[in-house]
Amino acid sequence: MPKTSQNTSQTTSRRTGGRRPADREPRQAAVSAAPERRQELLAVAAEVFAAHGYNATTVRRIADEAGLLAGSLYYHFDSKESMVDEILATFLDELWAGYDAVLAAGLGPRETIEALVTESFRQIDRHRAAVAIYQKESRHLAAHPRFGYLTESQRKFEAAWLGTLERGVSDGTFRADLDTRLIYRFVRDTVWVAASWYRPGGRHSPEEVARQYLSMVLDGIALRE
Amino acid sequence: MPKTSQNTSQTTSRRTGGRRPADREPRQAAVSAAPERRQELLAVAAEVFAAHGYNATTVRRIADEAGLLAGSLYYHFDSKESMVDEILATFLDELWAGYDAVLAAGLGPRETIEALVTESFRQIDRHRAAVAIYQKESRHLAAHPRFGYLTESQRKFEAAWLGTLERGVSDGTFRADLDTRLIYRFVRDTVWVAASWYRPGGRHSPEEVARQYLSMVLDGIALRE
Amino acid sequence: MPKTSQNTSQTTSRRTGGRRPADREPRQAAVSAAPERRQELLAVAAEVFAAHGYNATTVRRIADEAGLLAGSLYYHFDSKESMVDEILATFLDELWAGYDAVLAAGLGPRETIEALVTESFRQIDRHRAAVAIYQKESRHLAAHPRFGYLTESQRKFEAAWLGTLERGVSDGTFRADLDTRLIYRFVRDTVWVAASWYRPGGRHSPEEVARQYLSMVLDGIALRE
Amino acid sequence: MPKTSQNTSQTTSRRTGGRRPADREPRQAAVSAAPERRQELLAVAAEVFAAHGYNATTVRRIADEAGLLAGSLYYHFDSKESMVDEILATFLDELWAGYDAVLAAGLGPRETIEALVTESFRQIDRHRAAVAIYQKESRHLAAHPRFGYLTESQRKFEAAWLGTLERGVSDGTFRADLDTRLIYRFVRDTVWVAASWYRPGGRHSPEEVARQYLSMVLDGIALRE
DNA sequence: CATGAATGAGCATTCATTCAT
DNA sequence: GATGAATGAATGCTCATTCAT
Repeated sequence: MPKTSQNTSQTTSRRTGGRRPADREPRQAAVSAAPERRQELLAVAAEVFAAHGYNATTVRRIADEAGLLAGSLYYHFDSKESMVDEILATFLDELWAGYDAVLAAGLGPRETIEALVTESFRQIDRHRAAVAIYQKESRHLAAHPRFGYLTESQRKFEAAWLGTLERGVSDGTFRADLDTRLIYRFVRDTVWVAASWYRPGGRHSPEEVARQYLSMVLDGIALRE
Repeated sequence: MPKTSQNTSQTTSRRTGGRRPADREPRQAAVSAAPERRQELLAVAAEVFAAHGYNATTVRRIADEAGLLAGSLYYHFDSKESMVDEILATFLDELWAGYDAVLAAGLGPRETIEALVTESFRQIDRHRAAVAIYQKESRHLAAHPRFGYLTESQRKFEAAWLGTLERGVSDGTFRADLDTRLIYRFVRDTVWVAASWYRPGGRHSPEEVARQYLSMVLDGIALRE
Repeated sequence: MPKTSQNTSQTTSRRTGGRRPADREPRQAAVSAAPERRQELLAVAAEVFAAHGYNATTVRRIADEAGLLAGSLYYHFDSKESMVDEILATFLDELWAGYDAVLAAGLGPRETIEALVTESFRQIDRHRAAVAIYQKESRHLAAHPRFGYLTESQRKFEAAWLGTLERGVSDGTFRADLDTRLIYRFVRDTVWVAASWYRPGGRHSPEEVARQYLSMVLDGIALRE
Repeated sequence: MPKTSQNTSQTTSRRTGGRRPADREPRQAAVSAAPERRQELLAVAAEVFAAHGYNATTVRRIADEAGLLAGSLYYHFDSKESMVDEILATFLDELWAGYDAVLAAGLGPRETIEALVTESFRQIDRHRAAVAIYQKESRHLAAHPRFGYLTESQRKFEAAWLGTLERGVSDGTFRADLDTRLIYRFVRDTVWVAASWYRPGGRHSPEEVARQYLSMVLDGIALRE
């Protein structure tokens, strides 16, 4: 789950050079013309994309769900593609804001992993739909140059997690008898697939889910005698 | 990953009443008109479905890859749908043959889990494409009545795993301080998502991957002092 | 290039009964709400229509070029159609003012042709965009009853030119060994297509271009010995 | 009216590297699968394009006129664009086959012009629709890289005609008192616009029209005393 | 068994136009 | 006078499927 620049946190200026925002919306809108509508529509779109998949989601369906006609969506967005784009980019921006804070905190490997997992579940809680989309679609979206930032994020993501795990193996925090890449995939998948069943407002808070997941991941499910 | 009847193991007569096989192909006509061709085509289809997703896969693409024209596929199969159907059904049949054997062996909770996980990785090894398809598409395919057996299999799957886990919690094999459903999801996802990155013939054999996964799942990744 | 009534020269009251002007704008309301703005917008529209064709020109494009939003154009004009209408009508009015003056002057065939050609190049110079639009679009616009005046103008145009040519053939001014209709088309096309490459302010003044064209048309390009 | 390679005369191997033909049609068709249908459809398309303009022509319209459904056209062609492409390219290929033969014949300036004009009217006779399309659409089609060959052809066309004219001015065949570019445009337009009114099988054969046009162009329409 | 050609329903997108503010 | 948001009809194109040969 990558991003282009990790230090900046503005919502749109990174990736593709921030050229899109100038295209349509804020013509001379200094005070801004109504970004809420855009957000509403994106929220609806994200939900539908997550439920049915990007390809299987028709623009009509999104429009229906949002209460307008299909064509009207094109007043707000350039294309169906640019909707997922904005959904994913917004999510990744926020994710990396959190991750970067964690990584900059100078914690030990175990604490870093704990913080990353907790942050991940918080993101799943806030951006469930976006995470689900990311899980299902990022692979083939990444094929388009427009979504290059997905690959970029993936790279950074792997570096952060794998690096922390290796650091932990070196200093004796984590077991050395396992293939580190296997551990990485295990932890990564374990955390993110949760988006497919997690429902915000359910039995457990994201922090609680994180706590139990961490407990399983770190200490296993077998009882120690 | 469920099936309708676990005791029978014939390749096609179970599920949804076994009505489909009568549709087109010459049943299992003694000598038969080349059932290998059918399998070849299904293998190609499975690969393409796995790589691009069911919806995104065009019948033409499958045909291209198989070296014939799109229309010609309809000599062998009723529809695109019936292709996934057969792919998934075949996979689930084999999966449940294995699972049922394990479940019938009367092992303890830990050994049962170990055997199930190992069997799962063997299936991933043999049916990588089918497993990947199952992961990505089963949710929305299950909406059609034709794929009722997917839901059915899911139910059986959950019963088997969750039952074993609960048995293990009761008898002190597994930790009691965790939400059992959370453990279930954790183990389930952990195992099956592997299909998304596992490549047969890679660094580790399925048994080796299973061993390491089991080790992580059971004992965690943290070093015990 | 015809018009309905050649004797009147007011800017809008002829054609299709002059019903449109009453539609929206404050007629020619004494002080009026800035008719210059209207002209500005029409000039922009004409330019865009000429450059990209009527159909291919979107209302948005015109608006962009004029610095307002697409919808805002509808304060000034009823429709895209009424923009071309006004552009073409204005041009034809002026063209016929010139032509009618020439035709009323009682010149001989050769002098009439010379004057018509010169007048035509003057119009191309003044209304380049309108002429280009007329060339490209009049055929299919004429299908709509609203643009009946185009057909009407065509008829008058042919009558004027063909009549003059025939008069010249009769009195020995022009060659008699050629199909008169062929001569007509030759002269007509020759003159008007110039709008597609002529750029006001270029190497030659319209009068100079007219002079050379006339020289070619009347005496040919071959050197006489 | 240009072409990429003037020496070869095969119908499709030049331009865009000849990659398109491999795309769809001749799969393994050695003997060829049915190029007649393709030609029929192209003829219909050309007619409609010529009558209503490329943009204004809907794929539905072409299909209607050809007696099939819009989608079915896509079995034969990649896109609406590739239809015009093929129409124009075929025409230009044939045009240049003729032009090149003329230019290679080593005739004097006057005879060359005569031959080019005659050849042009023959092309107008054979490819009326294509010529009309070329006249109306080449300017904006040439914007797409795919239609680069249009610009290329234009360049060659100008070189051939302008060169011949200049040769004629030098050797005293043509008048020296006129702007050569003006002569060029005059002749060029004069000839090609004829496509907008010429109807094959009409009063005059192409050769007869050519003869009269040449007579006007070379010697003018004024009677010499 | 396979091809070639066609169908028809559906999809993303465009665009002239409307209208409340 | 102009904006922002929406409409609705149309457009180019895709695709699973059919079927005569």
